[in-house]
Amino acid sequence: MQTIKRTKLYEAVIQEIQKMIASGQIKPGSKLPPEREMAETLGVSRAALREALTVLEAARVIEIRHGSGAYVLDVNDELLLRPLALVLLTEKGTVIDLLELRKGIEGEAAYLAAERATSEDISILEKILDEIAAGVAKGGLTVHEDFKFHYALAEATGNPAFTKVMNVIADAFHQGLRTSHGMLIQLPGRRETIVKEHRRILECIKKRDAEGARQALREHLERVEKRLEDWASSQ
Amino acid sequence: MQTIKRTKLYEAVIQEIQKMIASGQIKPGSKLPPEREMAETLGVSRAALREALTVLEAARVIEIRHGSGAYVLDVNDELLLRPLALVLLTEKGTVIDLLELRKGIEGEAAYLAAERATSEDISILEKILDEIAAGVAKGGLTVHEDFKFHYALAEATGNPAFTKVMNVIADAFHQGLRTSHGMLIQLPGRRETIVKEHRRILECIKKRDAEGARQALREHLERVEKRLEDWASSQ
DNA sequence: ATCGAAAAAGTTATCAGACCACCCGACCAC
DNA sequence: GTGGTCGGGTGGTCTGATAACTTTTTCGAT
Repeated sequence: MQTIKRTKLYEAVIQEIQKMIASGQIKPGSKLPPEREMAETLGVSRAALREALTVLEAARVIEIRHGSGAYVLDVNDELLLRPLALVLLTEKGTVIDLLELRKGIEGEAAYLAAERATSEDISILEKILDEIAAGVAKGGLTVHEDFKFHYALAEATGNPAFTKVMNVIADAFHQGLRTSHGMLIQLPGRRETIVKEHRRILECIKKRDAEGARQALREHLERVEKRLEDWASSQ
Repeated sequence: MQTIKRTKLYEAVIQEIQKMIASGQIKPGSKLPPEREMAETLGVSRAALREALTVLEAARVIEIRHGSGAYVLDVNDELLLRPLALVLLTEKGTVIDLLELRKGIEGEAAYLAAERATSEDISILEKILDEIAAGVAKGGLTVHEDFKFHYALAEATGNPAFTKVMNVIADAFHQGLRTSHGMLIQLPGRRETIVKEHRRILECIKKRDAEGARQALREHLERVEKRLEDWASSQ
């Protein structure tokens, strides 16, 4: 015999609103009916309705604009995954731990990308590499461009699980850099060397040298690790 | 020029409550002050206070018991990690995709475990292997025991990032098995072979043969993959 | 003295109504 | 074309009340 769980009214209201959204009755971007109207339609007080709306807003399902109404947001996976980066960072682990994990995953991703990348994947990677080189010529390599390269690599595996998990870990890694290294934009390292490392990864992928791609990527991350340690000991 | 974001009152109230919890003033398991008292202390109406509490309850930070009060819950990482497992499962990927990802991560984990496992780690792994062998002698290998072995392996890396991410992926994997293969308890495969595979992994770890541990684990997962494919084509 | 039932006190849950703050569109003046 | 004002609609917050639930205290029976 289980205890009977009472349903809180706001939870029931949330369910009704979620139904409206899931059924397509209210599409992303469009406005829910006014609060007073919805409260009457659902047969609840406006206070109960507002509690439900507030929860949905905090969960980024809707956005409530004062004087205008409640709008359904376009939900994407990134919002769902954000807490995970937090978990990885609050533990006693460090960005070095995350780098170690990245070596395992991204080494495997580079291997699979070398086996499976389409010509479109490769031209995307080439374009990003050009952006990296241009950024370096102008003064630095940004976290954003580095992220794009690694993301495109994950996509080239053709395995969505890699994309998702690598995204989360890279996000945690970059947040960790900001927190523990006070770095907002720049990755440490000799600029020309960084371009060369990324280019070597891409060359292995183009040549379909899977094992070489794995090694190139692992060595790249090992050098990032060394640079972080050097940077840390210089502070 | 940025748009100016107005702060909603419930958000400010949430922050105050989070401060009370984070400062240790209110510990997990204990009760927040009564609503009317808190509303007065914070200088807001009870309705605004309730909106904030409702959000915190929906986020599992607190539990509100009717007639009793609001209690601070003991937050654990599992709740935060759940979305990733969900995302991995709702995507077009399959359990084969997850196995591929596991090969990269767990191969690396086996490598690091072989380098770093303490004698305690090793005796835990041995104990779990004994349980696996006993289970096999009695009639089958359960998902639960398999999970324990892989979890202990992640722990032996000494890197918390591995533990967390491997947990999530294994969770998603096993859920995926249940959904797509209708298997609740048993892993497919010849029973004695499975024990041997796990034992080979452990022997490599004990001998500190890191590369051997990596290979043993990858081969184990490759055989799981083959068994799943064989099983699928027999349905 | 102990136990169980009832009453009292404390707390949350929901409602209703009021007033304030903001948004948006229409219209007018320059 | 731009800025200002107005009116209507909508959200934001408050106050006060009643209902529902939990916990503590009191009281009567044994």
